Amino acid sequence: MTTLRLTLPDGTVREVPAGTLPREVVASIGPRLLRDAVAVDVGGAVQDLVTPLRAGGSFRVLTAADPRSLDVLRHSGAHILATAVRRLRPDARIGFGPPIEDGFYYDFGVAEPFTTEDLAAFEQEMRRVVAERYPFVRSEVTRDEALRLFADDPLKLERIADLGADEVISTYTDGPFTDLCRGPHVPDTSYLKHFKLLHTAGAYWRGDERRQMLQRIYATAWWKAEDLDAYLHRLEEAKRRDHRALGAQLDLFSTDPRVGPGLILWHPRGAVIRSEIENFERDLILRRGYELVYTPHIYNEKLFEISGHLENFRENMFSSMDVEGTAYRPKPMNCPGHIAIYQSRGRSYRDLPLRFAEFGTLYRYERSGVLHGLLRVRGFTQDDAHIFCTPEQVSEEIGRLLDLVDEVLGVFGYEYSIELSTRPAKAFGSPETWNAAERMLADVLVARGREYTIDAGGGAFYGPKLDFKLVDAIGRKWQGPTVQLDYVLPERFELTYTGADNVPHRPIMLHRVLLGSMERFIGGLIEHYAGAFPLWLAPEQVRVLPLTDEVASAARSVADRLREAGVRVHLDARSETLNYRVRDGALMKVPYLAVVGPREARDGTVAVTLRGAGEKQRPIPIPVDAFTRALRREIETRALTLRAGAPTTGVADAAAD
RNA sequence: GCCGACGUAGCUCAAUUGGCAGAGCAGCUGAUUUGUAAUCAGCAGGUUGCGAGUUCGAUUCUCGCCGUCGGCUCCA
Repeated sequence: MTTLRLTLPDGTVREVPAGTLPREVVASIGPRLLRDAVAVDVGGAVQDLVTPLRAGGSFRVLTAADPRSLDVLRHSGAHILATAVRRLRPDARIGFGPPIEDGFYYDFGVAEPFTTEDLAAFEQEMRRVVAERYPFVRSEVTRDEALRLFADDPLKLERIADLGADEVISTYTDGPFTDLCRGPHVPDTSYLKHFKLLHTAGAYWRGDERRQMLQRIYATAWWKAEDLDAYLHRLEEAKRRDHRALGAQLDLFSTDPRVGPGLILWHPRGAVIRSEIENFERDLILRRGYELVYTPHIYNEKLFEISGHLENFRENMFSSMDVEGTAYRPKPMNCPGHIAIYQSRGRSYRDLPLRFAEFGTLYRYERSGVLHGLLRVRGFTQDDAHIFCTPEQVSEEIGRLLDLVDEVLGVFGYEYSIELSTRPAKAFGSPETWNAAERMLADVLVARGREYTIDAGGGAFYGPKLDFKLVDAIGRKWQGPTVQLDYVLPERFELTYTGADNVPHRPIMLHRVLLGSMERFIGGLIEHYAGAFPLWLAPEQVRVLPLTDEVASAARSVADRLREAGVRVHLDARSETLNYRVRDGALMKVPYLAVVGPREARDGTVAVTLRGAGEKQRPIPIPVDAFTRALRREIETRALTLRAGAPTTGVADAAAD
């Protein structure tokens, strides 16, 4: 019998025979530890306490304090859910039940979909299973035994058929329920204390839409009651920030079935935000060596044949339209147009790098079921650019892009992480080229000390890419900038430039977006800011409120002066009470409310209330000139927080001017 | 596209077993002149998403279509 060496965190080494259960090892360390143990980490892999040890290495006990133990708990939660469902609906056939971020789900094959009432009943039953405290019992079985055991569960039989010949087939049993499962699991069902079933949804068996649709139940589970509460609170917070609701409340955008689903109508207030962002970015990239171009909304379909889009992207393209016998397509990407500009004349190495930028409006067909507010649409405007450069220039260009990304994202207050996506299954170009390109991207990141993770197989069909994932104000991740390296399109379009050696060379293309789609980015931004935009983006920056009709003309002249200074200002002289108008301004999330009463009219001041100042904050009297200057500065610096009315900055700074 | 839920005034929601479609807010008119989160009164507002069907009678039941929401899949 083989002996395994286990190295404990304190450096001591245990020698145990292969096949020993981790539970025995943990027990030998201490009974108290055994009580707290959820699973173990052996050589970096998480396994449960009842799976025989087959290899040695580092050995660490995982308690509820280790984040990895949550997945174990949730996985067991899925089994407990299945246990409950099987008790109440014995006809339900079982699919998969994995842990996911923040929870778990389980897929069932049932004749009748589950209802909300079913869900409540299942949760009740789960609590019973938990109270019954069934241990999770692991058995290793032969293939034949497994086939017999799950004879009534065709989904499981299919899974068994897919298992490799040398794989250990194991089952886990908790009380009345046995599932084909690799583990790991918590010791018994009583570990699942803080959970909640969330909702049901249809899900295709193994994610394949040609296969049967199963009924999926989503749930969340945590070690501590306060974690569960915090999670549920986070869901509410996300709901409060929902850009679709805020978009309607703040009158930013809408869709209209008469126009078409997934096609966004930007209202004046939303258009302000968008145009401010576009202006900001346009100014920035012009100073970074980009040149603006414009290309049509439809291209001759031939271009997409050459580019490979028809081959690789067809299912996302709108169908073609016939124009005097020639097929045209709404463009799903700008690249062919930018390439055509590149090819409009001969290019020399002296011209490179060329950086063509376009806020290009694209149309992509998305199936009706996936459309979602601003985040998933059929028509959107991309802040696109294509950089044409020599192979020697690529690293430098990537480096410049990293700087640009920093600069842009910082303005919006986003943190981000970087992902390097490598060659996908469906890819053009040789593996050697791909490897070199991937290595080059990694080298630039390393050289700049950037941390990144690898998304294997996540690249575009024409080249590897860097994805920047934004982290918003409540910790959610969003798709951010992407940079894609492309050796393929220059080849397919036969792009060339004349080198110093006076012979043609092939340039390399970089595709990059900073914000992605304006629609999606602003959708995310609405949620990031919860609708309370920083001053430079706020659709309405200041609302001037005359206290009475007597001071209406004084208020009007304040508003005029602000408007003259380039501030987006509204005058609210409705014959409503001040309370009413203050509330209205607050609900519209106007950054500054400037009240003009007899005192202010006499002194040439305004009484300023900052958005979100709360009840304790008293309005601050500020001279109109000083207020105007403070606003200007805040707008120009694109400050993330409101300062122009704050007593220590607004007034003092303004006085110092 | 598929599974499920939903669709009533601009918004948020009501409407007993199928029996004349209602409220608050927003809007309009008038009064009120207000000092930091809703002043009062009146008026107007609807082909109950669209189209069929069942019925003496449909917001309510059935079918089809459109749209929205939660997912599946995919991505900007």
